[in-house]
Amino acid sequence: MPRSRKAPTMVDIARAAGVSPMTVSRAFKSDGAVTDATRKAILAAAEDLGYVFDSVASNLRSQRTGFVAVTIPSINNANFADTVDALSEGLSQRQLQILLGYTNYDIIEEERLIDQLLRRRPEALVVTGGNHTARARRLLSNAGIPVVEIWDLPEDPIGHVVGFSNAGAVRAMVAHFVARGKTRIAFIGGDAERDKRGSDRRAGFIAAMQSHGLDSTRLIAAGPPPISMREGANSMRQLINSLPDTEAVICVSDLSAFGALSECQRQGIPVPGRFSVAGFGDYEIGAVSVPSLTTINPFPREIGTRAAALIRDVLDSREQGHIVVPITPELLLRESSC
Amino acid sequence: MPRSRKAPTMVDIARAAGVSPMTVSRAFKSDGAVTDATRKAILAAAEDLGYVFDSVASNLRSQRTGFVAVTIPSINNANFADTVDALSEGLSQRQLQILLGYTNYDIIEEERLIDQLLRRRPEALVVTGGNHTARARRLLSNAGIPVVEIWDLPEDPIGHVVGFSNAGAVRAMVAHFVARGKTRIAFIGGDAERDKRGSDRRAGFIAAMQSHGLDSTRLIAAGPPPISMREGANSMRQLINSLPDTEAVICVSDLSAFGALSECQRQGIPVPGRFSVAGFGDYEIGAVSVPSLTTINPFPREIGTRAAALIRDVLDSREQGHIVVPITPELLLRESSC
DNA sequence: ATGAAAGCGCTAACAG
DNA sequence: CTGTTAGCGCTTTCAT
Repeated sequence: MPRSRKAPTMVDIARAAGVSPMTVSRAFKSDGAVTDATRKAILAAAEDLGYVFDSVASNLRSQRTGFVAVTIPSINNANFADTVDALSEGLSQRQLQILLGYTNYDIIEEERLIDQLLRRRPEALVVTGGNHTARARRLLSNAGIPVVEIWDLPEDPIGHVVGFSNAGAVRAMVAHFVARGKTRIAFIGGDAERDKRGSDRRAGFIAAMQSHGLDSTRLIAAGPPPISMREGANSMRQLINSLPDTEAVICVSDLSAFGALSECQRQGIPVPGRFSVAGFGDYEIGAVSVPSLTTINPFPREIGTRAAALIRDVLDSREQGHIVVPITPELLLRESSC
Repeated sequence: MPRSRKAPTMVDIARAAGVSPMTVSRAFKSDGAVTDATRKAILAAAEDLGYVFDSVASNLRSQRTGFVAVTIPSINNANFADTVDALSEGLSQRQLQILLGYTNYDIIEEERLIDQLLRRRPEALVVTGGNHTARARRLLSNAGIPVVEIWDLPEDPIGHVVGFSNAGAVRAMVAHFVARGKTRIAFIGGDAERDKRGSDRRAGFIAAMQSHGLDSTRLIAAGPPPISMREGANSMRQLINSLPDTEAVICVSDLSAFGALSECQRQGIPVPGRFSVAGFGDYEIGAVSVPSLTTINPFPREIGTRAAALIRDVLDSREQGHIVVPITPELLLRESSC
């Protein structure tokens, strides 16, 4: 039935089934109070006419869209993908659907995106990170829907938070290396202002090194996001050339850590024998590489699961307090730093 | 302005600006014929009242949503992410926004998803793969909007196609190994019925091996999707144990190929010296690993770019012919098979 | 360039 | 359990 004329509406179904449009409407809701027989007849008529329920009209009338808007820096990042996947799963039970947008690690783009997403009248909004333009903050504050910032612990949260301290996690990593007797430790990445979580990790490295009374200036830039393996390899080459006495390197991500590791392999530098490497994020590569990578697991799926639960709760209770759900990253000691 | 009472509508803005709602509506369209002065006043009033344009109402009245629905098997796959990213970019110029759904490699789930997405009244629909349930095919055929199947060349396309032959690409890989003098070649993955592209690759391997008069039964299962590095390593272990005289392995993905490579490294098997490895997809891991991985680049971004261009064209011209845009994957010979 | 009237397709609210 | 009425917020259409 190639929709030759015009798509059928509930009125058409109602006529075909000999009921009122309202009954058709009820037949399409799971909790609609309709006799089994009439519902069956209505659904049959709908199937017969090739009817497709119109959510747009439903949304306008009921003032509920079933959307939860989500912004992430990039779709091509396994950590954020895990969070979105878990979020999506946790929201589907409430019939909520994710409306996803990519900021490309740019808060100007994020502002534009938030503005656009808000026009679609989502019932909640999840943003990655706590760094926003003034206007974006205003839009979020006035949106009149639950707002959740994830993957960070913002100083001045807009609404709810499900996240962790990126700086704190790296501090634990530095402590691990120091306990292993390393003193000349470098950091790769986090130089891009656009990637706030990356620069937080780098700042955490610097602060931790200083608190241990160690040289905190072995910093190698890895360029603008997205973080890549290639940049990690390039940075490692640079590190070997410029600071050859370095003993260990902490990377802003497992991706750059693997790149660094591959460069060591190319240059015949034994890891961990001569050099230790650590990453961040617990990507699959770190578990499978030889040697496996010491890293930090920030529990991306848990972030999504918790954010979904939070949204469900807030939507239920109309709770207005600002809830902070702290996530505790886990230090995973593996072969690359033994 | 925490929306204490009720969100302002165009009527409120109109009153505040001393114009009719229709003029407010025009002021918000880029091509709306409104005096610069009145537009300025209207936008100022809107900003002042914290007005947020309501797309839902706009969509209902204009019967245009600006959505393009897209289904992919998994959000956590760099190849599909690249396609979606390029697609998104190519559609944004037409103010089209992607409404994304994940099928989890399950055509039953895909059917449910298509049904749900269609209710949102997208203006076009992009589905990954050419394998669908009968009802899904019917829904797509009757949707009255352009349908594009990507990442495959279906025998019986529903609408338009932007894709390539997965079997054909693997055939080229087999030819490469045979030319290198390899005869005992294995294939890892593609055993899961749910991953049609994976099983197409495996089928291509079997057919190619048979056409060369070679043993086509060195097949190792890698379990259900998503394809993982870990499964690649497990499969390699199995291969080494069960068919130790194998000379080369083609994997369903670079991820499994890297897993296989890592297992070789753990067991001290020189690659490519004693054993050759190839993957599929041209993931970043294959370019950075040591040795780098011979693979096939299916141009995921190009698939997205072409699909976006196709949708723009079809939406413009109301063209009804079924267009097929063939993508030609490229064989990338790298260190792992030299 | 601006306005008035009507209505997109559905469902809240109320009635029976 | 079913129906009637009205209207969600915007834009099409037709005037002016």
